[in-house]
Amino acid sequence: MSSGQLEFAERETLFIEVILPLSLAKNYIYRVPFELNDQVAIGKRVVVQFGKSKIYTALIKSISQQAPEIYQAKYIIDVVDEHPVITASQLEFWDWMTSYYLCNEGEVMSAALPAGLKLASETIIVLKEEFPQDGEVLNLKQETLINALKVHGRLTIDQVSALLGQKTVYPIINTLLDKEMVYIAEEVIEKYKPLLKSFVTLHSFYQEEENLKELFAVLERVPKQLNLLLTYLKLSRQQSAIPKAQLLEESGSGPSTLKTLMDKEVFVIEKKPVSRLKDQDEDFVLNFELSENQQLALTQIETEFEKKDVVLLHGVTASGKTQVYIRLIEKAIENGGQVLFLLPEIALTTQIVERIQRYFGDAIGVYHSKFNNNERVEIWNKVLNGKYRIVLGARSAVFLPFQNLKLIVIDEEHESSYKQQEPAPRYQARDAAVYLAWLHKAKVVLGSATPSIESYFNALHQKYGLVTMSERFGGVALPIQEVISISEETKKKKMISYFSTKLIEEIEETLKLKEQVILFQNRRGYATILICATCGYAPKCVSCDVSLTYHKTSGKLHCHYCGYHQNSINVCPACGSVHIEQKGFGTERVEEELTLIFPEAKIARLDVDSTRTKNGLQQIISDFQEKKTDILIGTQMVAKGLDFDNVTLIGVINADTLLNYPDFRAFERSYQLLAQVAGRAGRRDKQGKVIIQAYDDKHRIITQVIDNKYQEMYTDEIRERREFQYPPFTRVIFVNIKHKDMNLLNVAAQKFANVLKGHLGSRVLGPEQPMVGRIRNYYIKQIIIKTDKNTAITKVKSILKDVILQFQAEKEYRGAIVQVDVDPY
DNA sequence: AGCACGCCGACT
DNA sequence: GTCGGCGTGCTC
Repeated sequence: MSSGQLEFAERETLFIEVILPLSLAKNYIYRVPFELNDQVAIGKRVVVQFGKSKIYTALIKSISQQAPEIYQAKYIIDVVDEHPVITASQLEFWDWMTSYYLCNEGEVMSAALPAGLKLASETIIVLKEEFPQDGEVLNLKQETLINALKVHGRLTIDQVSALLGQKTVYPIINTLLDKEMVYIAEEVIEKYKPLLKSFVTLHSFYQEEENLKELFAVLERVPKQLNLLLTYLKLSRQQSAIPKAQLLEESGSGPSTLKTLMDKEVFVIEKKPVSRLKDQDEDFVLNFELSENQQLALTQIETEFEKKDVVLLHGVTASGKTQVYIRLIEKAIENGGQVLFLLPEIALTTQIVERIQRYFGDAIGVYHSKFNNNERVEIWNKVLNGKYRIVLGARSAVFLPFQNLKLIVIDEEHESSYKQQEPAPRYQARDAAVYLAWLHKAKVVLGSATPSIESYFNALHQKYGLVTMSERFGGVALPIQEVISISEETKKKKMISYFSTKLIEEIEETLKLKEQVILFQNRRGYATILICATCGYAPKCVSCDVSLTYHKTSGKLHCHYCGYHQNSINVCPACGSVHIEQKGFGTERVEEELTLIFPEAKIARLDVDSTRTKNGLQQIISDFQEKKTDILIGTQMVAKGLDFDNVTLIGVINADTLLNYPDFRAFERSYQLLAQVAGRAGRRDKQGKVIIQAYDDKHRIITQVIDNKYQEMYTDEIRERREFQYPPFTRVIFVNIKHKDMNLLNVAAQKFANVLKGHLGSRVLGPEQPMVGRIRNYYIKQIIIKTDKNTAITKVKSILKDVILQFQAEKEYRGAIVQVDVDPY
C-alpha cells in the first residue's frame, strides 16, 4: 500500500453497526478509531463497551461513513479477529431467523455462537501507582479497600464485595475514583485456549545423515541416551509428530535422559496446539454393499433431487437408512462439498454417530451440547476453514459457518427436540435447515420411520419428494406385538401391581434366555401427586400452578416446572389427617415394584432424574449395552435413537397417559413414540416382542401401531386437522403474556388480544389460560393467532410486531413479558 | 441482559 | 445516617 492510500484510508471516519449478544430491540452504532480502520470487516468480532461498565464482544454487521445524528457514538475498543468468523450467508440466515421467529438479532447471535466465541469482561479495580494522597481522610471501608489493593494490586468487583461483606460497593469505589486513588480496568478474557502439547523433534543439524552417524558414535557409551534416540527414529518412521509423553513411555526413559539430550542440542521441544477431539481411526474402512432396496431408495432420492430440493425418506425401522445416508454423503463431499447431519440430541451419544465417524474418519465433526466450549470452538473453526466436511450435530449445528454446504440430512425428522422451546429464538431446526439449504443451494433429506404429519403432507402435495423403504434390512422380522387391556386384567385379578401376568411371564422368559428388557413409562418420579384422603388437599408448588410430584429417592416433593422441592408430608397440613394417598405412578415406582417381583434382576432407570450427573446418561446406556443391567425402565428417552441388539422384549406400562395428553398432536406423537419403542425390539437372528398395556386397548392409534398402518394414521389425522383447522392447514403463532400480578395480566392480555383482533379479526383466539397458569411466580395468558394458507404470514407478523411494540410502550403494562412462539410444534 | 439511580423502609 | 431492596430506564 502506498503512503497516499494509507493516508486516505486513515482519514475516513468509519461507523459500524454491531450485534450485541443480548436481548435488545435494535443494533448499536460504534465509531472506529483511525488505527483500526483497515481491520474492521463484516463478520469480525469487536470489543465494545456497552453501558457504563460492561464490555462485550459484538459482531460487525455493517460499515458506513455516516455518523449518527442524535448521539455521539462510542469508540470500539478493539477488533478481535484477523479474519471474519461469521460468513455472509450466516448473517443472511440470522436475518431470516430474526424475522421468521420474531426475535432479536442478539438472541440469534447468542444461540448461534458457542460460548467460547463470546468474550466476557470482568471489572477490575486497580490502585494508582503514584498514591501521594496519604493526607486523604478515608473512612474505614475505604481504608480497608485501599489496604487490600496495596497487597494485591488489583481486585474484581466480586472480590471487593466479599472483602467488605456487602453487596453495594459502587458508591465506595466511586468516592475513591473521585479522589483518583484507583482506576477501573476492564479485562476481556479470551475464553478459548488451544490445548498445547509438547512434541519432540530432532535438531536440524542431525537431520543430516553424516552428523547423525557421528552422534551414534558419541552415544555408543551412554546406552540410555542411545536407546532414546533409537526409539525416536523408530517412531519418526511411523508418524509425523512425536509427542514427548509417547516418546518417554515407549523408550522407557526418564525425563532426565531427555533433558540431557536437549542440553546437548540433539532434541528440540516444541509446544504445539493439538485437537482436544478424539483421534479417529483413520484407516478403518467399512465396506458394505447396498441392498437392492437401499440401492433403489438411493436412486429414487437422486432422481427426486433433480426436481425437488427436499426429499422425505420414509423408511421403516431397521430398513437401513443409515447406509443410504452414507452413500449420499459420499457423493456430496466428492467435489469438496460440506454435509450437515442433524440428529436429536440424545441420538448423538449412540451407534449411528460411531458408524458414520468410523466410515468417514477425521473429515467429520460432532457438535453437541456435551462438548465443552473449547471443543466447540475447534469444531466451529474446522468447519469455517473446511477441514470438517461433515458435521453431525443437534439442532444448534445449523448455525455452523459452512462454506460450501451441499447436503443436509435430518434423521428422525419428526422429533420434537428439533424445536427449541426456551429461550428465544424458538426455532425449529428442521425448518431452519430447509431454509439454510436453500441459501446454499443444497439438498435436504428428511428421514423418519414415522414422519411428522406436516412433512408427509408436504411430500404428498409435491412440495417435497417422497421415497419409501418399507422392508426391514437383512430380513429382520417385525416384532410380535400384543395389546393387553388393563381393565380386563384387573377384573380377572391378573394384574400384579402395574404389570399384567402376561408381561411378567414374558420378562421372566426373557431374563432366563439372558436377553434384555426395556419398560416404558412416560412419567418420572414415584407418585404423580399426593392427595389427602380426608379433605382432598394436594401439595402444590409455591411458585407454579401445578401439583408436586413425589420422588422417593430424594424423599421430596418436586415441581417439574421450576425445580422447587420440599420435604414430603406424612400428615395433611390442611386437616391433620394421616391418610395420604398416592395417585398416579412414575418410573421410580415402576422400578421399585419390579424389584420386588424380580429381586435377582439388575434394574436401571433412564430419565431426567437418573441422568442428571455429567456422565449419568452415558453410564446407564453403556452398562445396559454391556449387559451389566437386565431391565431398563425409562421415559421417552429410552425410545429415542437407542439401539441395543440384545433387547428382545419391550413393555409399555400404560399407553393411555400418552393418548390423553391435551394437544392436537397427542395422537401423532403417541403413534410415533409407540412405533419407535416397538422398533427397539428384536435383533438380526431373533424376533422381538412388544407388549402394550392400556385401559383403552381398542384405541385406533394402538391398533394402527400394532398393524403398522402409518398411512391410515396419517389419513385420520389429516382429516381431523382439516376439520378443526390445525396445521398444516393453518399456521399458528402463540403469544404468551406473563406478569407477576394476575389481575393486571388479565387486563393487559385482554387489551392485547382486542388490539390484535382489530387488525386480524377472528384469526385471533383468546386470551386463554394455558394448562399451567403460573410458572416461577409469573401468571401466564396465551393468545393464539391462527391463519389460513391464503393469509400472507409476513403481513401478520409485521402487524404482531407493531402491536407488541405499542403494547410495551404503554406505561400501565410495564413488567409484562411478551413471548412469541411461531410454529409452536 | 446488566447495571446505575432513585426512592423507601429498617436498623446501626 | 447508612444499607439493602426493589422498580425503572438506558445502553450507541
